[in-house]
Amino acid sequence: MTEDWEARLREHGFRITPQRQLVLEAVETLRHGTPEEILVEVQHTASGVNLSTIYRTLEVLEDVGLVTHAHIGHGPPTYHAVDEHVHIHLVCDRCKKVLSIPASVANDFVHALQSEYGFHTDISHVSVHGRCEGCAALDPILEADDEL
Amino acid sequence: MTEDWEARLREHGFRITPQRQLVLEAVETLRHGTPEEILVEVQHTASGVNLSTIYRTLEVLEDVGLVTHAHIGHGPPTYHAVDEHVHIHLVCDRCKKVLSIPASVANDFVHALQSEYGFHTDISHVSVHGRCEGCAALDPILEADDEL
DNA sequence: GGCGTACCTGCGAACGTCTTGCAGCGCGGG
DNA sequence: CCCGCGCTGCAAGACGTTCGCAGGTACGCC
Repeated sequence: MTEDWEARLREHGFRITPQRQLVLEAVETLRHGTPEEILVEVQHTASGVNLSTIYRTLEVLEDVGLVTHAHIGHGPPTYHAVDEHVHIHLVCDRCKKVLSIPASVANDFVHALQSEYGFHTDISHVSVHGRCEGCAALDPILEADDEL
Repeated sequence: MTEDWEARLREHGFRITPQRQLVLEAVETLRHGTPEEILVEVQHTASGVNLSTIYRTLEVLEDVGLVTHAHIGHGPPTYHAVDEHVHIHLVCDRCKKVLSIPASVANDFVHALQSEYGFHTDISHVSVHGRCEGCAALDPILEADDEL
């Protein structure tokens, strides 16, 4: 089960390449990584790797279920390895801090969406915007949200 | 109450301009509008208006609390008038359909975030990703391999 | 009602992120 | 070991958004 990722790729008809291994390792090392950050991490080992390869590789890895991505505000998406704890990002629109919380908090919400609307929620893809504890106290909940 | 928007702008030290009126009207007409769509709508009346003006105007209108925006997936944000019903977007990652549902479904979730994490959620900013009823049946969800 | 100025707008260029076309390299089935 | 197709690097380009600047205009003040 150590080289599970190789099997996973092969099952879906993809080849095993150094780039794919490096990108997967980079995602596991950086536990939240944007494509740009993943590129930098990969280039520590192999400096010739190109950004477009990162994008194409992440797409493949996501396709076979080895990584997922989530959108945190306006910036680029962040990628996670799937064996990470499933979590939700709470994004403070004022101080920009991101808090990761267990997805279980949303269980009832997810079930409600399923039973009332037939909607199957990928809860980890959600990022929830608002004000963190400190910022809510400083600056009452105006809907003023800046960009991340 | 009819010209409330003028007062709203003035209170915050902004001027009343035709562009600002037109953008606000466009947002109210299109109930979900991207900057590009708003531009097209505005240009039906005033063809000379520029995209950068749309962006700057939306920023102003958001600042004074006349419009809000939400992020629906990878594309550009969509803007709403604030007197719209507060709603949540359910985005199907497969067929790309967007379903708007009342925000009240998330009440318990929002309260849980507040009591457990002190987080004040701007629920309308959230878009929830997953599979709609039809797509979930056709193509069982991919992200949920298993948990850790 | 006219004046002046700070605010606002149009325009074009630039920016950051991501995608695509293409030529050549290398993984892996025979 | 060899050949074919998948994969990669590169560069150009698409897309959404921002910025600098010069000229236009709302509106406070006579």
